[in-house]
Amino acid sequence: MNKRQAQKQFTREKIIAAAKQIFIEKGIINTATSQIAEAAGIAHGTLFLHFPNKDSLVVELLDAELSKFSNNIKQLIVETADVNILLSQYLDIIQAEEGFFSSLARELPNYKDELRRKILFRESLIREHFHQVIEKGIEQNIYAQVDIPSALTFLFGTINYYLSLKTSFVQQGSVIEKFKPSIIKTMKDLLLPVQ
Amino acid sequence: MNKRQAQKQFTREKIIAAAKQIFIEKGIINTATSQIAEAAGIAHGTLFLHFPNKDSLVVELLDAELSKFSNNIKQLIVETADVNILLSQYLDIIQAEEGFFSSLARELPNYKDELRRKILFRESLIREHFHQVIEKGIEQNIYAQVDIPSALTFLFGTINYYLSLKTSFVQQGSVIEKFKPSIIKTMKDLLLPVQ
DNA sequence: CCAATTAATGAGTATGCACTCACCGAGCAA
DNA sequence: TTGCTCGGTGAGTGCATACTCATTAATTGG
Repeated sequence: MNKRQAQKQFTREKIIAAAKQIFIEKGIINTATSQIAEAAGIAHGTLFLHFPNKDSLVVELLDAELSKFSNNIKQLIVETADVNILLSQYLDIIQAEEGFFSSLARELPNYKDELRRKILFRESLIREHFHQVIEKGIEQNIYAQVDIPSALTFLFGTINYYLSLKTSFVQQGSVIEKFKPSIIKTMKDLLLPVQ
Repeated sequence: MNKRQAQKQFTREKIIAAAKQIFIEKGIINTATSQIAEAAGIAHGTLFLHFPNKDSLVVELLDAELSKFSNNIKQLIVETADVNILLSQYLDIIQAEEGFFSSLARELPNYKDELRRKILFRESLIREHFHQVIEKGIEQNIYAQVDIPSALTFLFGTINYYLSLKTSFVQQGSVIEKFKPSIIKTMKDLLLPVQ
């Protein structure tokens, strides 16, 4: 890679980093492209050499975040046998990525149709992971009592609702929760399709 | 009231009715004042004879809705002794007013500070009613298992979270839920102050 | 070393929006 | 009837913002 290409890549990364931070702080709708450019230390016009429009910057950022996120989860699922530990660590990972995702989820209903559709399609990726975690839980027939981080209530509204449909019982002094059998089918149906 | 005054009042009501409907359909942020005027069948400029700006139209509409809502709840609390019935009917009333409130709640994080502050201040009205319902529940020491309508998850995010911290037990064949005692104080603290 | 390439610049354009104001005409008081 | 009042009108203004493009300057290949 020659000097020009390296410089171009560097600029692109500055834009993405700046965009992510400002989007988390102020939301996407309330962030002007000129502000992103300023924060990245480049001219306003430069931003549009790297991204054809604001929406594509959002989508690209989302894809990058999802890719990191997805790799972490995949590894976790392969490595962790115990569902209690798996679910707990799974939620830790979600929480770590919380900022940008929840900023997206918060504003999602206000986006134009086109952008909203793109984001919702990608949300199904997250559902798929969650489904794998549930699969393991069903095999082992037990779930630990875990709070879905409240910031994810919106993104995972449906999941959260179904998580509340648990039966609970006490085992060795601590409360253990188990999904009602009738719920499991519905939950899987809900998590998988969409696209 | 002479013909002129009557006409003015009529126009004002047309604006409010049109605004409410469009806000519910498309959200407040994505509705232009010119669209409200068009839906109300008046000139764009006329809207600003009745309301100094868009925000004040939103706030006025919110106050009107809250006032209706609040009167209904007050009456319900006075008339209904049984908490199970009270809570259930309380949620029915909320659900009936759901459209405009949830459109507000959905967009709230994206509003400018000034408008957001005004709306949050008014949300405390709703909290106060909810607190009275909880008070009655604490006296009677029992809550029916009730789903907070999912559309209200956002507006009542905190409340919803605390509602999940219940102990449950089976009585006469049906599940009865009771708040954990340690939660009740926290919940009361959370619901009352804010302003 | 020179000409071609290309990343970067930032003033400029197009658009959409909240809000204004000079003007109009129906209703009212005399 | 007459002149005034005032609600209504809609083209116009100012502003914010996404996006463009003629120009500049650094880098490259020959």
